[in-house]
Amino acid sequence: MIDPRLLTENPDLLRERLGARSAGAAARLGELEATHLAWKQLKQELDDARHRQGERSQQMKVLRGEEQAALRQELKELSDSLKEKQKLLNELEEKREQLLLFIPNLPQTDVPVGDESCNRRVRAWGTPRSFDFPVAPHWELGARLGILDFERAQRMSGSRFSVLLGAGARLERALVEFMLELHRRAGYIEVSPPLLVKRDAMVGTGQLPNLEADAYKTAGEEPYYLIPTAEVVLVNYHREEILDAAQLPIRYAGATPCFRSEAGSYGRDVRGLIRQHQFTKVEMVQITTPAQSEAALEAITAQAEAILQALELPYQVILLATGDMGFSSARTYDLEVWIPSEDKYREISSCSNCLDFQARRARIRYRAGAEAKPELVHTLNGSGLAVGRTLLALLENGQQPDGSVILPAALRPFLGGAGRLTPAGLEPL
RNA sequence: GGAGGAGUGGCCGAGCGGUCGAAGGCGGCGGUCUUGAAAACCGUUGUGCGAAAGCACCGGGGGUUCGAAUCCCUUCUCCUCCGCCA
Repeated sequence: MIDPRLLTENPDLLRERLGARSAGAAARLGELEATHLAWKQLKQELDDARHRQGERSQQMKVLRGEEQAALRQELKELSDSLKEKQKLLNELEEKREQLLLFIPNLPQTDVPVGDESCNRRVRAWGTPRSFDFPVAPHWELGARLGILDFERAQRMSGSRFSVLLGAGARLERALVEFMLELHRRAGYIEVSPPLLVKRDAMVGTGQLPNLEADAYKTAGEEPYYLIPTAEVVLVNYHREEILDAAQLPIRYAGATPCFRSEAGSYGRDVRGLIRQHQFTKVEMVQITTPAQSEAALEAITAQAEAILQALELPYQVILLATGDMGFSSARTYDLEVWIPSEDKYREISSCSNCLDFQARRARIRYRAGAEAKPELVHTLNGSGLAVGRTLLALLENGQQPDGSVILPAALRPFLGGAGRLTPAGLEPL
């Protein structure tokens, strides 16, 4: 949530920054401003009236007989009008809250303005390998190796599902372990969280109410939501808490399945592992003081890059333009890995600084010192990495003319020393 | 799923329907004393909105009342017992 004080203190800045992101968000501002103003006015009125009520009702316990009856009558009327006003105020507050929840975060000022064509490449690492034989897409490699089964997955679960089998399942497990281990050594605390959360948690990190259509939820009166990313749980873990500045930055890493309905992406990336309803992702989250967050974003990004480098996968770092950023983010770097079969880079990690946007929604604060007032923390998240896409990238980038796949040295300790994937399974090099 | 019990400030814990934002204790902070520390003593110490006056907040929501932490309804969470279960 944006700081509602901006509505009265700096509406021009608000309008300009929201406009940089999308026309729609800026358009909703008018109604929000009007509601906020009406709320403020009524709040003042109600406060004053209540003050009077408090003073007058002190008299009730000293007055007797006629006098008391008269005062009771007077106070009864005051009380009734207060209830009216309170009801109205609640409605205004509710409306303001609803409007605020749909306002996305303000992009930082040095983020390029525009749609995705304005994304800026910050740096690149590694050189895409040149193949002297026709490259196969990962689904063909996977089928030949007997580690990837889309057909049966679709029969039991439908499109956008897959089964990893044998060495494929083991490779996924090794990747998770390899990534978590790297993060653990960098000071991230490993977390194994719930995968089902209450609605409030989804609102807290900004997935809702905006992206309702993309979320899976359980049936029943109070449904659970299936997390679309571990970010939801790693951030909401501290919801409604006041943290100690000495604890910060807090670093968490967790590997979880992620569930996305992918509404609105019909026909895109229908083949292969790129876009699935369920996929495994290792996620990093940092909770920091405002002063720490800028450096923390660079650190999270570097941490995700370290994985790609260790896996010897060529990638580029993209600073997303205002129109391409997620709802809660003020600044996002995407990491894109080289995909030989598509002859281009594809997103494999997204690292965002949400500043105090999520902290305000989830009410996560910290205290700078024993005497200091609580202040909102900053939250950051980054994939490190999307495991399915990593597996896909390893298969394609490591493929050999005979259909086998050479795996990077860094991963071998997690595979019992094996470095080559063949139809027979994992083998030493 | 069934039967009971409990939810009050950072923590523990009191609280008759009327200056209760809430006694007391612990913890924190400041001070006195001390070479220093401990102990003791004194003071101070919640959050939100507001420029301020002030208002709101005793798990959440609703009600009764001139007035609710205190009464009623409802809901959530936790604990105990039974049942079921990986």
